[in-house]
Amino acid sequence: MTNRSLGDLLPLPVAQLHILMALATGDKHGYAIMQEVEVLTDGAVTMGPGTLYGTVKKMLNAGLVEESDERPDPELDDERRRYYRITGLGGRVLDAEVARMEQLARTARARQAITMRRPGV
Amino acid sequence: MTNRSLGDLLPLPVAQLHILMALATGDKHGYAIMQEVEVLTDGAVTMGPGTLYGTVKKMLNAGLVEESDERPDPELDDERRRYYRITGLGGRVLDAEVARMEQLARTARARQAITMRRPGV
DNA sequence: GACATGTATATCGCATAACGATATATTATA
DNA sequence: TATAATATATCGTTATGCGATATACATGTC
Repeated sequence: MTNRSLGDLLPLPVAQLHILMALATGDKHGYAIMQEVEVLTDGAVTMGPGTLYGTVKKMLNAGLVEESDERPDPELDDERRRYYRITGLGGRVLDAEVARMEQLARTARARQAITMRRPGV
Repeated sequence: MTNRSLGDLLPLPVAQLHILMALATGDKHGYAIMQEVEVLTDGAVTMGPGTLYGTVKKMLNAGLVEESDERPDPELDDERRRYYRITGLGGRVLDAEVARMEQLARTARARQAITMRRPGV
């Protein structure tokens, strides 16, 4: 469990990024994560159970998320649910991944401008 | 070859995005693409030959890049090289992928702000 | 009450993606 | 004349993504 540099985990697989983003607004159970991913990608990404539960398992193992004991009022709760929470490491990885995407987007924008100036394209 | 919506190809695998970006500044041969990817990711990503040639083959097949006949002056050239060029479709996909990353980054920034306001994190 | 839809978790297996290792051969440099 | 760099390519393995499937309870509606 040596604390290697965050960059080693980047670029982060998209599914993991989406899950971290879904948990950034608060703890959620699996099914809620799936719904949230659809919302935050504006309907462009529909995450199925195969991707969700498999990816969450990997992320638990990597220490990016952890299971939470805290549950809502029993009246609003559903016993079947398992709640997940983003860890400190998960937050730092999310930060770094967003920064990476922004930097790459800036670089791409500059390169696309050059491409558009070339004739015949 | 029906012109389906670009969104179907998104999110684009990172390796493909890096290759499109490397070609956005002009035609390049395989080895030059590998070097360019290292530069444009600020040394963070080192693309090996396994990833490069395998991914380029897929992208040729998908019509994102094409092989170019144009070669530099024979004195500067190396006969072994195979040059690649970004296609019109490749350019549109690059555009769409960059826009997707920017949008996701904006959403993530908003969510991270909320996360940081929560106590105990 | 019966039936459909929605909620919720989980695994299986396939397809795609990523990548290290390896191979081969040429070109440039020390 | 070594040896490092250039250049392309395949192989095999692991990682990732995802549809299909299974199970079960909750909710709504006819």
